[in-house]
Amino acid sequence: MMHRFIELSFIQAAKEIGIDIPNINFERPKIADHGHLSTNIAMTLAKLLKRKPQDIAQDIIAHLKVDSTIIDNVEIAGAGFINIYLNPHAFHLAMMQMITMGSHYGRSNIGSGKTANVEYVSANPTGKLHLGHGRNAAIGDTVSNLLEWTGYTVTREYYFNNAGNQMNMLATSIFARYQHLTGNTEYLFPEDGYHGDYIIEIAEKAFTQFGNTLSDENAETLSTLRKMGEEWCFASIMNTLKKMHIHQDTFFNEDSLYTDGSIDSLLDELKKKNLSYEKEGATWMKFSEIDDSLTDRVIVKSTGEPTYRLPDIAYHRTKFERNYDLIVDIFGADHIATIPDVKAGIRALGYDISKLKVLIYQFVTLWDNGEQVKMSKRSGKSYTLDELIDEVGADVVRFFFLMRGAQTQLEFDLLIAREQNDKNPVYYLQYVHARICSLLKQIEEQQLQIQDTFDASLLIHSSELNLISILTRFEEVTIRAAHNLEPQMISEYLREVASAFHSFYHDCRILGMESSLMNARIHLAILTKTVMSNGLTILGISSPTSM
RNA sequence: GCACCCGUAGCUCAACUGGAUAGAGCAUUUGACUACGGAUCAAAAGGUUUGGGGUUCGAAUCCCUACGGGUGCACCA
Repeated sequence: MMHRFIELSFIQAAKEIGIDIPNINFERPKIADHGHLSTNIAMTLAKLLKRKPQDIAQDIIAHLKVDSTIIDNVEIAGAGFINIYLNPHAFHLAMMQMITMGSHYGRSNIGSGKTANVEYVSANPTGKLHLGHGRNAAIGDTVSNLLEWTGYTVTREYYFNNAGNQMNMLATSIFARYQHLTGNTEYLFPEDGYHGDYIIEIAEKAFTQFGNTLSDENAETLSTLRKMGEEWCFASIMNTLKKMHIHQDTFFNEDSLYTDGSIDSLLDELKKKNLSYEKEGATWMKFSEIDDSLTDRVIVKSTGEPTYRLPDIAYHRTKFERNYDLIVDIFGADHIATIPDVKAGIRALGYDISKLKVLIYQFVTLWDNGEQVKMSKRSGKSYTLDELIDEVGADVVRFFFLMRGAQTQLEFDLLIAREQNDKNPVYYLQYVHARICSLLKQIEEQQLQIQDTFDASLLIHSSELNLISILTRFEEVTIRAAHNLEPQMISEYLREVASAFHSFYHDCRILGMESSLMNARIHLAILTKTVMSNGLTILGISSPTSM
């Protein structure tokens, strides 16, 4: 925030020595000796200008008009870094700026006027959600939040398929369990059927409703059971998502691509563009022609049924046709192979694939007591997301899924997740909020007055200045996290805020201090509460007033 | 076999997307308030960023290579 002003004076200085640059990137040095802000602009210009970085830096500084009320000192260090040392007054100004934004602090408008579509979860209604879906949901919801915080209008979308083989398999699995319930224990369970206990639950429901009447495995019976299974699974999925505080705006049914003619028209178009051909009774798509690292694939089987690639491309096409400025897919690592094909297909149809960002997350492994909990879908013994939420709570589940980068495999340690103490990183963050709320409550009880105006210049303790400095970063962290689609940047940042606050709170007494100092510190605490609460909101985690 | 992801402290992970002396938490060791919630704070110790080359002012980050882990490679979705 405050360095926008400083940036302008640097650009002006550069202009005076004949260099035109649109913007300058400032970094926050990790080491205090390197100042509060630092730029490597002289080094990046060195090659272009064929001059030594130090000389360029020298020139820029010579033309820089320093505002001495904000900047204490500017110096050259190392290979040509320009380091800026800010005056405490700069922090006080920044604090006032943050406070004027109120509860909106952290929001920005870089995406305002733009629209985004974020697709996540997208599980088919054939079973309960498992941990992978949980990671998907947490990431998707948080990415959506981040985009909203940077000004985007976001559509949260769920894509599902309630047709095809998998649903038939669901129906036959239920039928088999149903047969067992009617006493036909000999009935063979389908080889690739769904083994989870929930199938038995659905079968029991069918048994209660229909008794023994569904003895024949005919089309009508299977259709009834399929519908029943779908409804049950969808209800289960929605219920679990609700527990995780996740909602979605649109549910896009794959089937609609067939009924509205999207699939047919796509096939026609591919044919017209000479991107498909017939071979061995099937229709193939010339992926290899679009991108020579790809190979041709079947898009319509010889039986006449499309493979998943065709609807995938048709579906993504609708997203481009719906004219979003940004399209985000949250996919598990098992979908990694399909992405290049979809992208190639979309590009061949003439769309701008730079709008499409695919966020791949790696798998989740669950650990308990130092042992890995195996999660096998086949055996049906998987630890469901629902059970996990019931066991450790939605806040902990979400935070654990969000505290690591998506591209690394996530180890979910139940032992730590179950702990309701200092070992659990979620509580460290939430405790900040609860502590401040507790403070405010005491102020109210003691009938102390909080003045609206206060003298920020009283905040000169190093832990006060450090806390303010970290709080000033919130907006840019949010922007960067949104831009890179990396929710864990928020978790990391909030940990820093929490750490800085606890240090401040330890070092700087509030209640009982001289009233103008107390008042200033209360305002700093309130500002911290705002940032903490906003950050937790982005992550979809509650901000408790007491714990 | 081919493609993609990953390899950082004993463990789980960061590192501002190529920046300066690679940082946190847990575990270990040692300290700290007769007041705001000790679910806290301060400090010590812990590293050849898997090995080896290369690119440049500068590499955990980019390229090549070897090794190790994961995922995917159907006329399944």
